[in-house]
Amino acid sequence: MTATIKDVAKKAGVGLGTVSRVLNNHPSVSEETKKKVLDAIKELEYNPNAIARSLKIKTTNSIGVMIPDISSGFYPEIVRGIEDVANKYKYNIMLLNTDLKREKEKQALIMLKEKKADGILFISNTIDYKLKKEFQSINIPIVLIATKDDNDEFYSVTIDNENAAFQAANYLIELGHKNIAMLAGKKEDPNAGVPRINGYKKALIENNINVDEGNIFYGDYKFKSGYENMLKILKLKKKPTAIFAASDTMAVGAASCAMQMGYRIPDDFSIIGFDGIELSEYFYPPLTTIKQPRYEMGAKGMEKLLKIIRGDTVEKSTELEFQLIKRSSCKFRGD
Amino acid sequence: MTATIKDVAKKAGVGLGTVSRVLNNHPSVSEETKKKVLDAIKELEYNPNAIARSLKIKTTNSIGVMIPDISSGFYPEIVRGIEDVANKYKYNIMLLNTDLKREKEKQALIMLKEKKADGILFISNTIDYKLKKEFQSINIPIVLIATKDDNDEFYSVTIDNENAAFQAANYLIELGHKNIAMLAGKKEDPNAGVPRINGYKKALIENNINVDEGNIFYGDYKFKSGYENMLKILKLKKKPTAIFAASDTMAVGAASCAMQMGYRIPDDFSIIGFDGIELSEYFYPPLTTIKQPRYEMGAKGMEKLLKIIRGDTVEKSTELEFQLIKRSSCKFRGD
DNA sequence: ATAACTTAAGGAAACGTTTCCAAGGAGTGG
DNA sequence: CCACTCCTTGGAAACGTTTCCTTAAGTTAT
Repeated sequence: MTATIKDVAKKAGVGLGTVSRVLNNHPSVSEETKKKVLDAIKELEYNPNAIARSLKIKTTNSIGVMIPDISSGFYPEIVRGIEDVANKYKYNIMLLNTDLKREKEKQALIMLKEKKADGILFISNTIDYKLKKEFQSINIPIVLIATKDDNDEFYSVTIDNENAAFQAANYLIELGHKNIAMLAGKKEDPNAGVPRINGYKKALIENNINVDEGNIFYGDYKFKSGYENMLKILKLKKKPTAIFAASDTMAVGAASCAMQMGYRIPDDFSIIGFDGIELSEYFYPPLTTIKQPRYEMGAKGMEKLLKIIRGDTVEKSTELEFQLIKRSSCKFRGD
Repeated sequence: MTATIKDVAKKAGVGLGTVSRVLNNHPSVSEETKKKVLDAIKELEYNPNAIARSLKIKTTNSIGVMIPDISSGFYPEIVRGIEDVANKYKYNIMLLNTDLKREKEKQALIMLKEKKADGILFISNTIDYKLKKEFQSINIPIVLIATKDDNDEFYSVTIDNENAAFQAANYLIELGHKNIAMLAGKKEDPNAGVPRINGYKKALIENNINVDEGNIFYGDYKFKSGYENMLKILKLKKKPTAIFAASDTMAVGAASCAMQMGYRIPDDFSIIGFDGIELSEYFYPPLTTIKQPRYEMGAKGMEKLLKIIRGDTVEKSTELEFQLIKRSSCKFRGD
């Protein structure tokens, strides 16, 4: 049987209120009794019971982290950022994979509610109406990471996706490219899909380049869709000289396809990705990309959540800086 | 104020024992009262308090997952496997990054003890004497994943590293290679280090190839160490024709280095990796590798832990099947 | 020396469950 | 119709803390 506060009190010959006080560093306990208690604790190998504590003080020091899929390249580093600051403040994280399924999201929410999580970090690329309702009905602080809701009703940490895409496309243009294809995300994705397409278009327009809808290929951010869309691109009569992909994984899929077909990167196609995951760095040729500050997104999101829990006032939505990382998958194209 | 069981009891006009019974699907409660209670629950939007429940029944349905670094390519899929089966059985996982630091491991253990985790999954590549002691003193079931202790005192889920390395080197030999370098892990790593080196040596010896210690390059499994060791290999007077790396990341580092220096893969060097992470698949040329069943390791580990918690008897150590995945980074070498 | 404070300490109550025990009522067999 | 059993139900106790209210003892001022 593991020792409780009561055992400690008995052993130390004090009341149990006193033990609790030394445990929590309350003042108004004499050095003498404090020592007695501490000795008893050591002797009994007493270990506090956080469950009992939580029941009483209605706070668990646990944070729920809802994520589409931890095994998908983009997310682990966000989680690392979260856990580091959580750990720093003595919080724990409970990880829940949602696979972007409503049912799993719902289950996760119920679980977090029952287990009395002090807060929730929701990482995703979409958040629909029903989910929004559920978030609002639940009585736990929530911060969105890498996504936001349409009306800015929730706290969020994101980057400016449109601007980032703009910079990416613009960079290609600066390098002299005029025929630039886009490997886009999903049209229905208001977060990583639409804004990146808009940024791309905007860059073209501002540089007086015609936007050709036939140059935009929609995919699901994954390798295969990059690979397969590249196949289509290679069949185009007017092949682009550069490609902007809405994810590194698609970019790499496209590059692999091209190389396999005998083309060279960057000589035949300049390719720029998006996200800045490890793969972009380790791929050969190393991929030029827009790096999202994933670690910071996690860390910042967690810090924000902690502040909300404490009752501090914080800005509703914060936008972090992205970064254009120039590597060798892109090349100047003289005409 | 959120409703409690007491409120439900009052509203339904029954005793609180009864409410508890319908909540837990105990038999011996009439359909009639059951309905009354259910109605009251709905009306009050009652939500059970898992904390209070845990305090009473001394079980939390939470599992601690200790991992070196979730942002490091090898681990996320293990965690996914874990979470999937945890979720299936209504368990939650608490994720703790240890960075292989004793102090962080210790802190994590304390936390899990206080929060009364029902079990612990420890993922790592080493486990030293002190940690072992701590594991033993803590009173929580533990399963090791991707590692084991020297005396098999703990439950574990692993692969046969030596045999896997043997197969890898052997495959290279089958392809006609005779001068095979190894990008090894750490000599002090009894798990992913030593056995893989032994397997490599064994394959050479069985095929009457001289083991040249100068052909073994020690690293830390990371890209950079693969890259830098490749630099050394390229300076060798008798360059190997094939390379076996103890991790995919090192393999890719080496391949990148070689390609950057103007060599071709697999024409100039056949390269085989180890782990079977996504990177090996997405790299170009796709990397031949030994695939560790990471998802299954996590899933199996969690299942095992659950059985132990339930009191079932399970085998101490289970070895999962690895897989040699042949891709285009290796090539037959006629003499 | 007494009154008025201050400080340290003890312990009951409460947090929201589950479980066990006792008891009422209904059904069954003789 | 009585004794017995079985089923359903109510409620107290317990899980291990924290917190608040008391009280005892010590200190200071008058």
